[in-house]
Amino acid sequence: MSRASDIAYNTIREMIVSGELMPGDPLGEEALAEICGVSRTPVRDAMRRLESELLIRRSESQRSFVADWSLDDISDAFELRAMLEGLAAQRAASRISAADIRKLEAYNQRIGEANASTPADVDAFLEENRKFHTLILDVAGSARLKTLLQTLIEQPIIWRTAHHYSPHELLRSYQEHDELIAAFKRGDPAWAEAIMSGHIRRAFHAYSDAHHGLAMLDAERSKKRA
Amino acid sequence: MSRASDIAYNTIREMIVSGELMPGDPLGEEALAEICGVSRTPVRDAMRRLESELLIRRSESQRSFVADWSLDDISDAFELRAMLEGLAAQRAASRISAADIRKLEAYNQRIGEANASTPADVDAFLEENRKFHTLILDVAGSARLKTLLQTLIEQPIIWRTAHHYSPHELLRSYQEHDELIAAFKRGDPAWAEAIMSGHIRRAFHAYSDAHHGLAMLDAERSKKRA
DNA sequence: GATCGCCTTATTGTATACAAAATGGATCAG
DNA sequence: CTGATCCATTTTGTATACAATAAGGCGATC
Repeated sequence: MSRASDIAYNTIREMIVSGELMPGDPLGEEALAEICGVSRTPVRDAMRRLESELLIRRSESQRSFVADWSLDDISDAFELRAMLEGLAAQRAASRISAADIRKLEAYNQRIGEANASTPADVDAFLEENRKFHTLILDVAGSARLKTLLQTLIEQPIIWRTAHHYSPHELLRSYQEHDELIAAFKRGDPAWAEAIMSGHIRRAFHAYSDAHHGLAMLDAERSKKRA
Repeated sequence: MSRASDIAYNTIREMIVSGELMPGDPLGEEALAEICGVSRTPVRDAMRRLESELLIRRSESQRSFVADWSLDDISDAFELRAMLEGLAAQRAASRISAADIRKLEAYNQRIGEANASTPADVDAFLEENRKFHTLILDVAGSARLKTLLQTLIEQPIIWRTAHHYSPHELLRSYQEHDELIAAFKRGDPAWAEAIMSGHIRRAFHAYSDAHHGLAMLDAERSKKRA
């Protein structure tokens, strides 16, 4: 993470994910270069990466903007993620080792601990949750699947979802992880696929419930911009 | 396609897809810049794109090589494509207009004509086939799904598959397109999904049958290198 | 003779200067 | 007042020079 292009990537990405930059905001190379303290060359590199991850969109005339996600877009992203993570779980179920199952149990234990603190430690939840899903993706053993999924799971709106979870939803997520581990222990691909797919779809419904649709989403945007 | 980075992208991509460059071959920026007649800057741009499309892989020390696809990788790519194009067909079935159905019929008619000539006009088949699948993907109306799929369907090994089709397989492909159109006319998402998924899976089996596994694949590589 | 470490060389990363293209505004005609 | 065209300015694209880093070979030492 010491190369200039990595600095630029992380800096710009963080500005988008945190909400410091809002959807539709223009992104000039020169300005970003100054912010990041590097030249335009690594900034361009970083922007290409962010563009391929759909965090940035480019106009026909090659100008860049923070990507704007409609509720339909978000719904699509979750649908695809449910399908692909379901496939990952299905593949993992027949390949996973006892050692990796123990790792998953350790991650989920820490998720349970994060949930138990008051208020719930959402950052710890997210970090362990990320490890949990990443390990399953690795065990699935398909570089292509991993590449496709990583462009989906790193999206800012999806990422922020957990911040809107209720205590009950956090608990439910923890329990579903446990059930997934059970499916892995049995080596049951269909079960694992069903749990994982449902797990992701539930996350989407938690998200859309919390926001009561697009109107609420726009309200949140206005508030942050102010 | 007149920008230097597009020239570089197309030139390098063509060298990989055509087999002029073989899996594992090292790709130096300087050398490629000279071949393409541009400077290293647009070449680096192009290589980043090709890397995100998995045509190029990078070593831990940032050196680039032509990606090496094992039979497992190819199988994975087809599995994902079957799933995602199935989803596209499913979504398209409940959204497609009568005008677009007529377009699909026109494309498939030209596919039939390409098959009818002796020998079969594989390039025309591929072109109309591409239009057919692209239109369905557009009608599916998910930018994310389109982005994900395009990194899969443009892969060189998948693309060359049709060159190994037997006359019977070409006919079968044409008939499956017809059945897909029938599913669209009925507005039956499940039917469309099943046909499309099977259509892609059949393509994979045609491919693996033609190559009798990895040994045949290696033989072809040696022949081309000579 | 083998292995370790250094040094040379090749390759990639970054910065900067310049060229091309596009945007936005000002001016002028209708 | 509206609209269009042209120009100034901003923004992106490309080339090149230089810096940092990794690879490979050479020699020294055990």
